[in-house]
Amino acid sequence: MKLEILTKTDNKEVQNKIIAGIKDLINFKNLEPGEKLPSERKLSEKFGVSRSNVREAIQKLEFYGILKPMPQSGTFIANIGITAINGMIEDILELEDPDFKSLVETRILLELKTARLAAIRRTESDLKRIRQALDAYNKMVLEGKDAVQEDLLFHLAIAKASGNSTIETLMLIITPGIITNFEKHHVCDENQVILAMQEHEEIYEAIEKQDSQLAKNKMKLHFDILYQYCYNAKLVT
Amino acid sequence: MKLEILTKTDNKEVQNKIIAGIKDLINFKNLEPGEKLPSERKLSEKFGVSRSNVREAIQKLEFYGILKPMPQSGTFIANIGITAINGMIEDILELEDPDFKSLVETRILLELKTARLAAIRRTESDLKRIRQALDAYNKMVLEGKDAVQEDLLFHLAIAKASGNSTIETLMLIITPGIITNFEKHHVCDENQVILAMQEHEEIYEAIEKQDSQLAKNKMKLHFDILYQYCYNAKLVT
DNA sequence: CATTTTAAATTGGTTAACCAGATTGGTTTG
DNA sequence: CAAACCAATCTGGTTAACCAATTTAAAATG
Repeated sequence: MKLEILTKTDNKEVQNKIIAGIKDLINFKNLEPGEKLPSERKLSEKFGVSRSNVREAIQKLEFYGILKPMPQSGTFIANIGITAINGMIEDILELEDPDFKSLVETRILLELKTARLAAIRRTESDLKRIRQALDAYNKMVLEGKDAVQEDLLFHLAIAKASGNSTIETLMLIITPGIITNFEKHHVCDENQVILAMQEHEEIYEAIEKQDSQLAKNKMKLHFDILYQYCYNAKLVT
Repeated sequence: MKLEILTKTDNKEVQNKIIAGIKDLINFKNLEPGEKLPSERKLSEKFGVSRSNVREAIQKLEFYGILKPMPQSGTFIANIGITAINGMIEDILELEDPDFKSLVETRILLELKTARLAAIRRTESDLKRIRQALDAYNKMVLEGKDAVQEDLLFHLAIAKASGNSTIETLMLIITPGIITNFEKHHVCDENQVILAMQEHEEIYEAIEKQDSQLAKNKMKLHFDILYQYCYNAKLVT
């Protein structure tokens, strides 16, 4: 129950094997993009794996926009050119699980942007939602309770207000990794949490009065302290 | 074959219904994070859907780090707090498909960062890979062929050199959307493509001599022109 | 011979039965 | 009474059969 990786690992190896096989198929049997892949049954037979495994691999490539299964018709290769598909699949196969540092680095990058965009684009309802998240955070802190989740929701509310659905999606994707790592590293101490209340307030006010530069700077300050706390190093943006 | 959304739409509705059901389950039956979800069989019966649908929904929530299926044991709720889970699931349910503008905006944000980081962290093999991608692009352009894919691979090579696996993953995720939209909008004309050769070269040189600020500026220039071309508006970074 | 019809084969999706490992609760054993 | 054991049960994963829509090519029709 603690080892969360092992059971999925062989599965991932099988998946990567299938994905590599599909890549070879596209290269070797020169299946043109836009064409159909062999049926799931044939692939499962060809690669010596279950059809479920083939479907999972296809789903993964569908997530990256490379394949598109069409019911009762076939699975089509995205029409984005054989070179791009090759490069992307290679990258996907080599992708390593993100480390904590790259997660934090990316989060800061995204959040500085969402702060700026939120200040520019926030609607009244956005503002209301951010305020609610902020109040919830303060309430927990003042009660002496752990407020990691509320902190997170405050930041997600800002991401939503940024009006950029792509960034919002990306924030959601990296969020769980952030949380689990934060809890693992015991990042937030008492002082941090209290201080963050004030910082959050300032970020909120900057977004409220639509001062994008100020919002970015306040967010940067917020993370600057966090970053130093994590790494004993100054944040470079 | 052209309508790529319809067949998947009902599926998405079913999935969201299941995800919402799981959310209610966590809230209403107050399943604590860290605990087990009801079995897939029970969920499929409870929601009146197929077990496959339940599995797909679980996979989606697994992708966002909310659930963790353990073989022969059960599907566990991530130990990140009920509030965070609620907020995240709500966001996931409301997520809309990213629009072109948010894709471009996000891509520029990420690429400015990768350029800077690549300049700082690039290894010799990174450099070699970027050079190869650059040459491949130039070759295609000089032959008068379409080089959208090669352009993409050049940028992905830089992302890889950034040494930030999270950003690299995010780049991969947004890439297919970028490509298809670019081809749909016929963004790149002859002049752009020729000009980009020079811009790429300058980006490469900046990364080579590890001048991070220069790399960022050159990348910014590269996108600045592209952005104006797309929107007849000046890029704000 | 071209066009339409139609029926057989193929497709991704769904369902149900099955598997091996994990869990659980009662029973045995020291 | 506590610890060890064991079998019944439950789990996610896998397999195979099935479904309805689609594609195909052969057959019927003008």
